[in-house]
Amino acid sequence: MHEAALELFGERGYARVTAAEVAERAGLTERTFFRHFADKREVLFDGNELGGLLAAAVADAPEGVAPVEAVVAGLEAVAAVFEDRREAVARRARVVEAHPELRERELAKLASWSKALEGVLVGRGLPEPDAMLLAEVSVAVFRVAYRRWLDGGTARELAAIIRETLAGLGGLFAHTAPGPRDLSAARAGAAARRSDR
Amino acid sequence: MHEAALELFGERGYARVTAAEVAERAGLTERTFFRHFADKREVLFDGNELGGLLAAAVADAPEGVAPVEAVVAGLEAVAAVFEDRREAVARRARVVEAHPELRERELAKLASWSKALEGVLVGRGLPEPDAMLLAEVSVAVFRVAYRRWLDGGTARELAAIIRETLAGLGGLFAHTAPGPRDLSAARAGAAARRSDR
DNA sequence: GTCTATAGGGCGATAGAC
DNA sequence: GTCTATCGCCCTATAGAC
Repeated sequence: MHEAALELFGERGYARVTAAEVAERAGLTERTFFRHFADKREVLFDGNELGGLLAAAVADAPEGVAPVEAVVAGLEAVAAVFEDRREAVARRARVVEAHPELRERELAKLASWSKALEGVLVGRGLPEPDAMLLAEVSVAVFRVAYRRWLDGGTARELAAIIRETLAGLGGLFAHTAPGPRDLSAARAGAAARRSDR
Repeated sequence: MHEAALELFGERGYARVTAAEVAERAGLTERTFFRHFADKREVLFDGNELGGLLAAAVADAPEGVAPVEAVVAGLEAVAAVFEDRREAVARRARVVEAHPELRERELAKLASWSKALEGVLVGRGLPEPDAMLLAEVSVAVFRVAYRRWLDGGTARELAAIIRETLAGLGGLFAHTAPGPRDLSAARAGAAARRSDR
């Protein structure tokens, strides 16, 4: 039904398509639709294979490997699934982005990647306060890389963009590692604004 | 209606409370409920003041300040709103976390923070590929800090936790900045797993 | 497969604030 | 007069229960 839903949502818009119509185009009944999918949105987000793939690939990374690098291996495993289906992925992405309800669900899926990733990282021995941080940030990096990959007219490799994005992160946050700086001026500005409402 | 919704969702669970009941407890009708809120979930996420506050505070940071530090000032402005209402915030957070529909909406709100932040960063002169990255990662950092703040039994300052989390980020990703490493072993593992399904 | 409650939109009426 | 908040009634589709 995935394909039927994509077509109909693309043509008429998510809200103007009923679950029954999607089912019908796929030669099924409305009842069957809701048997397969918990709700209408799920047609385009069937299950969470990618989250599972991500977690599995990270778990599979060799023992010695640093957490970040295990994560990169995981993201690359996910990237590999997208790589050869660029047009189909882009088409689906366009439909999702055009509809808030679907964007919302997409975010929820990404969040579940994070959760799964976090669990695996803890399993690999990364202490918990850091595991969540690495997991959340890694998924954020993936999100950005994914967007760059879709936007880039040329067919650059998603895996390469992921690594590049990650490297850019190091650059952006390089200065902050040492410790807190003098931000009193910035804070004063924010405080001023805060007080006048 | 915010308060009425919080109570009812907390007592009976989101799904077992109708919009009409929430409205009624607030002395209004169902129709009015839907005039105020686009959908039932929105009762707990009224508008997007915090996203606006974040964007405004970042925009207000002095010109010379580095992007990351402007963002920190912004996150601290948001933190200040939470700081003195810890119990109320925690109560709302518990209700949201208990219900997937509400968690989903929360993620959508956070995503809109990202979008707003990205725009402001571009306005501050940060080139676009980096702006989205910084915005997404900053919000991820906030999410993690927020969680730590809520989990921490002691009433540690959210602002401090944010800066600490950010510093931890520098540590986690320190090694990756130089460039891609040899991940062939990890990739081989992932590829093997990929091929057997 | 059938039945039903609820979400949520359309349209229009009313009433107070300015 | 306009603008805005409230409410009434009718409708369809979602999604759960049976």
